[in-house]
Amino acid sequence: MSKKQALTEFHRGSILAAAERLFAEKGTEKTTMDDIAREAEYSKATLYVYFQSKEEIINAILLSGMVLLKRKLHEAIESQNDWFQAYDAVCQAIVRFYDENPTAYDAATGAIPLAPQSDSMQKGTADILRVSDEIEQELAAFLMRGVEAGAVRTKLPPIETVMLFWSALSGIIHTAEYRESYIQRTLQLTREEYLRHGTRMLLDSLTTHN
Amino acid sequence: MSKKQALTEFHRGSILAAAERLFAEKGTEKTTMDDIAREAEYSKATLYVYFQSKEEIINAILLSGMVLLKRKLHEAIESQNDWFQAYDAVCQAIVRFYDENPTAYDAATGAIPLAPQSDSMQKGTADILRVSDEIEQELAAFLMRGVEAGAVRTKLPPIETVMLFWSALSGIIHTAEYRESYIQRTLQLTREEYLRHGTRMLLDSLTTHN
Amino acid sequence: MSKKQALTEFHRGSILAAAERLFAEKGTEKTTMDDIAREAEYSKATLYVYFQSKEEIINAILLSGMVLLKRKLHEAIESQNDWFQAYDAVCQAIVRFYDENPTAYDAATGAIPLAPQSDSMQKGTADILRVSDEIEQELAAFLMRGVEAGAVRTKLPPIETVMLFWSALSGIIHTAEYRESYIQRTLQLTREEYLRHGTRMLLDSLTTHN
Amino acid sequence: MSKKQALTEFHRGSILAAAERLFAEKGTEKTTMDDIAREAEYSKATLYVYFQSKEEIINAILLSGMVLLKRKLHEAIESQNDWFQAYDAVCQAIVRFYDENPTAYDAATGAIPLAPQSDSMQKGTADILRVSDEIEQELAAFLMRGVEAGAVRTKLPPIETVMLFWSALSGIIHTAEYRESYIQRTLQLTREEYLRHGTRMLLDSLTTHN
DNA sequence: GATGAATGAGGGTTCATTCAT
DNA sequence: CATGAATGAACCCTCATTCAT
Repeated sequence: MSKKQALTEFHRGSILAAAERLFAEKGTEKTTMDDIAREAEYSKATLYVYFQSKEEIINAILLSGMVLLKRKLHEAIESQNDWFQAYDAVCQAIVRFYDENPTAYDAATGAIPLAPQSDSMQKGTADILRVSDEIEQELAAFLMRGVEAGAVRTKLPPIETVMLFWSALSGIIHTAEYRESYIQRTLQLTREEYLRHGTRMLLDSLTTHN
Repeated sequence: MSKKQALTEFHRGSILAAAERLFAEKGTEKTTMDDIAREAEYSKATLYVYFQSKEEIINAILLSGMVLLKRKLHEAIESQNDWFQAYDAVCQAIVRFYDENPTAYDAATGAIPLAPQSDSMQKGTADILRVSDEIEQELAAFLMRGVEAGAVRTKLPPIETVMLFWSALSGIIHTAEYRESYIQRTLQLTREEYLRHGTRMLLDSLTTHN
Repeated sequence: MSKKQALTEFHRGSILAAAERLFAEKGTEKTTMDDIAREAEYSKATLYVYFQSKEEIINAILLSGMVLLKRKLHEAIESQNDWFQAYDAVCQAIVRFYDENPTAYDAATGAIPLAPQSDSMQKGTADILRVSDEIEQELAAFLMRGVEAGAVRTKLPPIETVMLFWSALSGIIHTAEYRESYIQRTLQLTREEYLRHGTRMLLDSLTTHN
Repeated sequence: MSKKQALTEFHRGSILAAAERLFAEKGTEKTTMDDIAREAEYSKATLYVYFQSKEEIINAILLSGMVLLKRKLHEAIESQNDWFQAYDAVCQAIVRFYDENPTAYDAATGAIPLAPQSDSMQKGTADILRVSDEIEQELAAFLMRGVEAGAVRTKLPPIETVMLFWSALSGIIHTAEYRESYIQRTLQLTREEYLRHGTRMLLDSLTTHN
């Protein structure tokens, strides 16, 4: 990669990092291009040197986030031989990922609709959906490994189980985030403990003996 | 309640009904005060006679939605003697409720942060959280009934189990909504079938024999 | 017309008058909504209360201008029994009209392309073209009257002759406007004299005996 | 001219050629400096090495266009001994020129105001007006030749006749351009036929026997 | 109380121009 | 000299909110 390309990549990265912070804080909708420019310490016009539109910024964040998530999940899955330990690693990876990329995570789990497509941009969403798909495939394979190892049983097609698990966990993570103080007060639990219980509960749904 | 108060209540109701329809269709963000005024057949300024701000309208809808949800759940719980049948009724009530009040449902499950609080508004949120709490209490009681009947066992405090279940279901419902066509294509399932599988899966997590 | 409608009409008129002044001075392209708001002494947002877009303002000016022009031409044609005197009246009406509605005149003669159509706006242009057409018909009828009276002969279909005459005059008027000082200096002629000579010359092209 | 100057001239020419193509296609207003840079295959900043502003580019094009037009007209005039044939050649040259240099042509005929003068730029306009003047002189001389040959008679000073003719033709050409499809539909004429009729009509105004 | 009217404060996007290298 | 990079200033448009009647 030439020096020029590297620099461009650097600036794109700075902008995306700034946008990511703001999106995590206020959501994509309430974050303005002005906000991003200020946070990234560029002029607003400069953003348009590196991205064609706000939509492209959003999609870029979603995509890079998804790619990162995919890698993290792959690592988590490969990190442990024991299926149950791997399961814990996967859940931990997901939670950590959410902390750092909530916007991307929401897109990954379908908790938010993808940015409204302006025709010329459909490629952006297509890439996102493709990676999203790959993640599901990877998780489905992991699930099958659990089945083969006798660790879990599932009554549904693996992909469906994965999607259900995935979206259920997404809901739990959301609540843990938005209602953290409420959980603390009512249940006397930290967010981490609450999430651990959640992942346990979901694990039970996979290992049921009924 | 005086005649005057009754009239005021009537107008507030009309406005809220209109707003609710629009929020369900386009979300709170993309619904403008103009839209609401038009739908409710009032002048836009009149909206401000009955509500201090758009935020108050949103909160009022969330609140009334929660109250409605609470009643629906109560009815569902009471409708069946058999716990498992009641469980199905509860799940069905929730799904139906989401179809008609997605905004309120999201607030109820903590899937979205409550409207940004402008200080003077915290009362609005407080009411919402109170009803949210009452719903959880009701569900917790229902869960306990299941435990007593030997239908389910749970390793966690009932309230926590309810919250986890609740938020997990919320995530599943979201995905079913936003990815409906994807689910159709990939899994060959209708949204209803997918949701039924989801509620079954979550039920398994409550009845586990591990 | 109700009082309300009358007031609305008044405001629309004020805005259009302001826009017309600015369009005449700087053209439609270089006139901004801010300019119009300032000139009309409304806030910019208010413009959007009375018109949906800049395009609608432009089209409204073009349309009302065309309607006015049509009436003026009709009056001029009817004002004189003698065809040649009527011809002079027509030319004078056109010149005067241009002084007050240059933008509309340009649109009428096809000297400028109509505003780029944003689909939903095509009705606006359609109306303009229709009136433009009616004007041509009226002028064609007037031309035929001249032919019948033996005043003019024309080798081409009346409509074509009208269009050619019309656009030729348009060109002459333009030059008289933009090069007024040059004409004054070089030819020692006032704009009016120059235009009179122009209309004479064009008349010759209609009465040729070749 | 030094080698350096020659090189500068070469670059200016490349830029102007690119700008000319784009102006003809989209007009000066809708052509951006970015467009020109891309078309000329220079960096945008380089444009500012050879021209002080967009305005200077426009004026330079107008000027070179006028110079070219002058030469074309000269050639057309000299190409034929018969005055009427020369007249046709002149008209054809004008129409062709318009096709390739509409912007320059509009400036030449005074159909558009010259670029808004930013004081320091008045020299640019002065040159344009000078060539414009020379063209008029040449056409006036051609007209006189026609008078001497008995081909035409004119009641007005030659220069004035030329200006009138010139601007009338300009109007006709414009309409033929902007209303091409309308002419096709209504008159069943191609743009070329319509223009031929127009030049005939204008010729009649010069040869009148009244 | 009901509302027509008005608007301040942005929102995303574009573009001619500048300047350090 | 040539340019990559950056941006100030606009541009058209939207919307929650206010206020006189």
